Amino acid sequence: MSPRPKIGLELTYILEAAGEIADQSGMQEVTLANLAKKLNIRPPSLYNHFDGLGGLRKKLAIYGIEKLYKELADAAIGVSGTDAVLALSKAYVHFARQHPGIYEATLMAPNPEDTEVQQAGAKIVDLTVRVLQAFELRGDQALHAVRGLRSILHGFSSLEQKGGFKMALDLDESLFLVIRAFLKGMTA
Amino acid sequence: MSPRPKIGLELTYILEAAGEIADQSGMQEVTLANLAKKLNIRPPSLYNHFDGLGGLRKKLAIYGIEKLYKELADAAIGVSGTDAVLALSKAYVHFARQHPGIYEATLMAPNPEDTEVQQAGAKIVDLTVRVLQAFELRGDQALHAVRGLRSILHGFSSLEQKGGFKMALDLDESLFLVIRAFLKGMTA
DNA sequence: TATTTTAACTAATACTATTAGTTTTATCAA
DNA sequence: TTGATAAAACTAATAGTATTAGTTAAAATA
Repeated sequence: MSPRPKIGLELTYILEAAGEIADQSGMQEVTLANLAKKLNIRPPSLYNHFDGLGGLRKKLAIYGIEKLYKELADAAIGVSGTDAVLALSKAYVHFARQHPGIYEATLMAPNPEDTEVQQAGAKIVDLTVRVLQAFELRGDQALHAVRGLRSILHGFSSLEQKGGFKMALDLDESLFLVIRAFLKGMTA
Repeated sequence: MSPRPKIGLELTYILEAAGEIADQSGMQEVTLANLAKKLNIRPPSLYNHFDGLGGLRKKLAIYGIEKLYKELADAAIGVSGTDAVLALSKAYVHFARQHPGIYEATLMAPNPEDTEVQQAGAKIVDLTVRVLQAFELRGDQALHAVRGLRSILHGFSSLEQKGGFKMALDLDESLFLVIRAFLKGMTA
């Protein structure tokens, strides 16, 4: 049914290699030429594994979203209420710091409306919903709150990554204070 | 001292053309080839106006940041307190909606640490500081608050642009509710 | 009027993704 | 064991990209 490959490149292995390039040099260096070089194959061979550069970006986005989800879900184990939100937030920004390129890839899918990409992202939204459920927000309040939390986390990570925070002021302290204020304001 | 150009391409005119391409087709379509075609010149001629694609991206980032600043500053005229923050927020997300490509360009400078880019961004930070001053936050609280507000605005705009908000729930309502909650939580 | 400077140009190079067609090799079925 | 199949590599070629070098035309200045 399925013959064994000559070299045997697993898709996951390829995506890990692409992720390393992204983290080390940024997404603009994730080219088919650079990826092929890292894998010791020729660029056209990559078309056997995904549909060109666009296909790679899509698969890498999903790979990154799922990797982020795992860390978020793990951070949310055994905690609840404000502690859970803070743990989730900490895990989020830490992921963006440790994997700047993969985090970048997360946002670089050719079509963010793509079903597979949406499904991967939906898991993170669901996780956020669950973590916020302890606050017993009424009606649409819960949905607005999810949008707010996601905005803070993504905005904070993105600005931090782009060097937007110049003040000599502890970053995690800012994040925690902002998250606490947001939760207090939403529930009060 | 300065002879008149043959065609007379002003840098601002070039950046406006680049901005139109960005808004209509996205930043990935802002290539020297496409820009030259729109201006009816040959790609190498563009090197007389900026230092290659990287130089264009930098100048377009500054152009976009200044354009955004003008709209924010205008929105903050004649209002104070919560109203001022809401007006600023509304102007911010509206800019990102009306000029998705230019907003994207704002974040795509080759080196965000570049002095000129930083200076342009500093004006927006200063504006945010001033708008938040009415809340009389103590010490570092004010600085943390600026980071929080910027994170919400950028995160919200970025997620909205990437199609991250799928629920049938009014977007501006979300934004205003989140901003109000944040302000309440920071000042309470 | 002569000089200088700006900003266009052409031609060439190196890199990119991509397609077409080929070859190697492992697996499966007879 | 052998023959067919299918995966996944390959080479060669093409089109599009940024970029550099060197040239030319025209406008402004002295």
